[in-house]
Amino acid sequence: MGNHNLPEATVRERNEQRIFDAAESVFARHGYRGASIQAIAAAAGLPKSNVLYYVGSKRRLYITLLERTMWRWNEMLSDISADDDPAEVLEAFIRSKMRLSQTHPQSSRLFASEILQGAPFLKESLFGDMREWVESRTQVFREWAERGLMDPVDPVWLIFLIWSATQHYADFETQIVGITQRKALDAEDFRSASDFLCQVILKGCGVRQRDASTP
Amino acid sequence: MGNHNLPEATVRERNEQRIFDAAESVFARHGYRGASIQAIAAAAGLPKSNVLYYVGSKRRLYITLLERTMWRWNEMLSDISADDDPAEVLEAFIRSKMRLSQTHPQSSRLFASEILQGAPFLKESLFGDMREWVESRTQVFREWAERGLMDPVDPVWLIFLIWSATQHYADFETQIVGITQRKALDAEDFRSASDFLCQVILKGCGVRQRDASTP
DNA sequence: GGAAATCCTGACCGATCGGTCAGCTTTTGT
DNA sequence: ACAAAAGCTGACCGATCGGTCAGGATTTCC
Repeated sequence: MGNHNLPEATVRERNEQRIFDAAESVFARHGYRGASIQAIAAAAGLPKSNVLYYVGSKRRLYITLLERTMWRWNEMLSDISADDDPAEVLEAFIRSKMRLSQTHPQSSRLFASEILQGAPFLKESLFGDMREWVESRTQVFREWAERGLMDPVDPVWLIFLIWSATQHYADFETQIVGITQRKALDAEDFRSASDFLCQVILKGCGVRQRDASTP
Repeated sequence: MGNHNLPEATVRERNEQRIFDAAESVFARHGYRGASIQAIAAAAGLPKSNVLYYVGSKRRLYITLLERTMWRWNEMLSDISADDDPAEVLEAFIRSKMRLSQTHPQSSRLFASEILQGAPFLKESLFGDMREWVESRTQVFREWAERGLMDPVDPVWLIFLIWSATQHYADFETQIVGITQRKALDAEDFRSASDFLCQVILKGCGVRQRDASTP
C-alpha cells in the first residue's frame, strides 16, 4: 500500500510535501468539513485525482497533518526538573512556543480549528500525551512555589495562560494585523511580543528575571 | 422584504432566536463553508426550507451572527479615562471578558472561526471600530505608565494578552476539559481562572492590586 | 529491451450543497 | 366573514462534494 522501507522515491516525497503544505493551509482556514480536496489540489498545483492518489482520503490526509502538528509540539518541549531555574524554564517555554507560532502558524491554526470543532479526531487518544506533559509541569511549578522561587499560582492556569498568549500570535494574526494596520507580523514584532510576555508573566508569577546584562 | 416597523410577530422572533442559536453553534464548530443549512435546520428543529424562509441566505445569516457578536463586545466595553484607577479598570476588563467567555462561548468561537478564515466578512469594516477602541486604551495605558501607576509595557501587546487569555476559556474549552479531565468548565473554574489572571497580569504590569479585605 | 512498478488523470458515481418556488395552512385585520 | 398577510414545506435545480476506476504515461530495475 505505498511507502515501504527506505529512502522512498523523491517524486512522492516532493509531491506529498506540496500537498501537506497546501492542505494544512486550507484545513486551517476552512476546517475539516469546509476544506475541499479540489481547493487543496488547486493550492498544490495538482489535479484532484493526483492528490487522492497520494493521500488516499480526506480523512487520512487530515489525521496525518494533525499528527505532524502534535509531533512538532512534542519535539519542542524539553523536559524540566524542580532543580532548574524557574526564570530560565518559563522564558524558554514562552520563547520556543512563540517561535513555533512564527515559523509554523498554519500548524497552530490547524490545531485551533480542530479544537473549535470539538476535537473529534484528537479526543482522548492524543489528549493523553498532553495531559501527562501538563501534569509533570504542574508538579515542578508546585515544588518551585513551596521553595519560594515563585508565587503559589495555579500551575494549570499558568500553563494555559502561556499557551493562549503565544498561540494567539498565530491563530489571530489576521486580527492583530487588521487592528494594528500592519501588512504582516515581522521578526521584530515577534521579538518585542516575546520580550513583553516574558517580562509580564515572569513578574506576574513572582519569578525574578535574570539580569540580561550579566550573563 | 420581511420585518417592517414595530413589535413584530412573536412567531418570527421565537423562530429566529432558535435559528440564530443553532446557527451560531454550527458555524462556530465547522466554519462558514463547513456549516450546512441542513445541519443548522436540524439543530433548530426546523425544515431547511423554513430556515431559509426566515434568514434569506447562508451569507446573510452568517453576517447577522457576526454583527450580533460584535454588538455583544461593544456592549461590554465601558469607556475609560486616565484618571481612573488602573487596577480597577484592568480587573474589570479581565472579569467582564471572562464573563463573556462563560455566558456566550459560541459567540467567541464564531469570532475565532471568522479570524481563522482570514476575516473575509469582517475585513476593514468592523476592524475599524476595534482599532479605535484599542487606540483609545493604549493612550490611557501610556499615560498611566508616565504617571508611574504601571510599568511602561507595550499597551497593544497588553491588550492582546488579556484578549487571548480570556478568549481561550471559550475557544479552547474542549482542550482544557480534555486535559484536566473535567466534564465541563463550571462557575468555580471561571472564578478561580479570573482571579488567577487578575493577579498575574496586574502584578506583571506593575499595577498594585487593591486589598480585597478592605473595600 | 522489456517487464514491473510507480505515476498520473479525465470521466464518472451517488450524495449533498445553497437556493428557488409553487402552493398549502394559519394568523391577522377590518 | 373573508381577504390579505404571514408562516410553512416538499419537490426540485445546477453545482460541488469525496471518492473510484480504467487505462495511458513514465520511471525503475534486471
